[in-house]
Amino acid sequence: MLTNSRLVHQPHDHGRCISAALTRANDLCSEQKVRMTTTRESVLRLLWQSHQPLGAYQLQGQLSELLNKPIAPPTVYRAIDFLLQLGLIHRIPSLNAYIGCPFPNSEHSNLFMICSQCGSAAEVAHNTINSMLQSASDKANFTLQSQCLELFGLCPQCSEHREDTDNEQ
Amino acid sequence: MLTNSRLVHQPHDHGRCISAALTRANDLCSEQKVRMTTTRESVLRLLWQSHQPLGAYQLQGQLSELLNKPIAPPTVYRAIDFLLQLGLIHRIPSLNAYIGCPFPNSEHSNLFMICSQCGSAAEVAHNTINSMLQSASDKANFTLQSQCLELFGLCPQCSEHREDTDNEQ
DNA sequence: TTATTAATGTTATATTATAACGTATCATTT
DNA sequence: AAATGATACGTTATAATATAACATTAATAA
Repeated sequence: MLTNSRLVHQPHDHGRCISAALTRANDLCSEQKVRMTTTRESVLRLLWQSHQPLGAYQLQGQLSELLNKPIAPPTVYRAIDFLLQLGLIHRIPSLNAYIGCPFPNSEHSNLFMICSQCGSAAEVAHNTINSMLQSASDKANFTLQSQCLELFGLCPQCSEHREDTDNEQ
Repeated sequence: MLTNSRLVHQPHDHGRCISAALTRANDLCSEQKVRMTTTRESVLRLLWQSHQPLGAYQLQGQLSELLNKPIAPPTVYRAIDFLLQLGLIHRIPSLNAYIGCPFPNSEHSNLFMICSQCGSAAEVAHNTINSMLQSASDKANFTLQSQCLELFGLCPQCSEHREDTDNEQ
C-alpha cells in the first residue's frame, strides 16, 4: 500500500512536501511542453500549504492576497483545470475542494481518507483495492475508466483525542 | 457481490423496482415513526423513475409538474435530506445528483458504477472491497465512518455500442 | 380543544462554477 | 526587431447548486 497518510497525519517538514511537489510539477511541465505560470504555481503552492483541501473561493482569496491584486473566479478555475489535467491536483467532489496530489504521473487510486474533524485529507494508493475494483467492473461488464473513492472518518490524531475525551466521560 | 448492476443495465420490469422501493420506504417510516408525506414519496418515486441520478433542480421541475403547483428549492432539499437520512436515497457528489438506493437498511458500500455515456448509475455492494477498505483504514489508524465510491466508465450496453462503432471504423 | 411538534411555503441569498469576449503575454518565424 | 499565431489572463455577467430565516399550515398529543 503506497500511502502518504502517515505523512499527512504526523508532524513533518512540510517545506519539503511543497518544494518536492513544485519540482515535480515543473519537470512535468517541461516534459509536456506546457507553461507553469505564476498563477498556476501559486495555486499549486497554496494547495500544498496544508493537507486540507481548499475550495475555489478560498483559493481565490489567498491567491489575491499572495499576488496582491484582485483575482476573479475564472482565473482560479483555469489554474485548477490546468493542474487537474496534469494530474498535479485532485478534486474532492464531496467537499467541492481541491488538494495537491502526492504521486502524480503514477497510476493510482484517487482514494482519500478525509477527517471529518480536522478536515485533512490523505491520499492512499492501494493496489489490491484497485485490482478488486477492476475485477468487480469486469464481472459487471462495466468498462472502468476512472474513479473517485472517498473515505470519511477520523484521522489518527483526531481519533486519539476522541478516545481521550471518551475516557474522561 | 451484492449488486443491482445487472438489473440496472438490462431491460426489466421497472414498475417492480419502484413499487418495491416504495413499500420498503413506507415500512421503514412506520418502523422509525416518521412520516412519508406526499412530497417525500413523490421525490422518492421520481428518483426511482429511472436509474439515472437526478439533480435537485431536475427534481424540482418534475415535482412541480407532478403535483401541479410551484415548488421551491427548499421543499425539494428537505425531501432529499429526509430520504438521505433514512438511507433511502444516495447523493452522488461528483454529479450533484441523487438516486434511489436499492438496498436500504443493509450496511453497504455506496459503490457506484456510473456510465459516462448514458448517465445510468448502478449501486454495487461488495463485501470484499468493504473489508479491504476497513483494513486499509485500520492500518492507517484512520477511524472509518462512512464512504463514497464512484467508478466512472461505460455500462454494459454502452460498452457494446462502443465496440461496434470501434469495429466499424 | 388546545398545545405542541412537524412539515411546508416563501423570500432572499450564499456558494460553486462557467460562458463569452477582450487584452496581454509568450514563442516562433521571417 | 517586427509580424504572426497561440496561449494565458482580465473582466463582466450569469448559470447551477444549496441554504438561511421566518411565516404558515397540517398532524399529533395532551
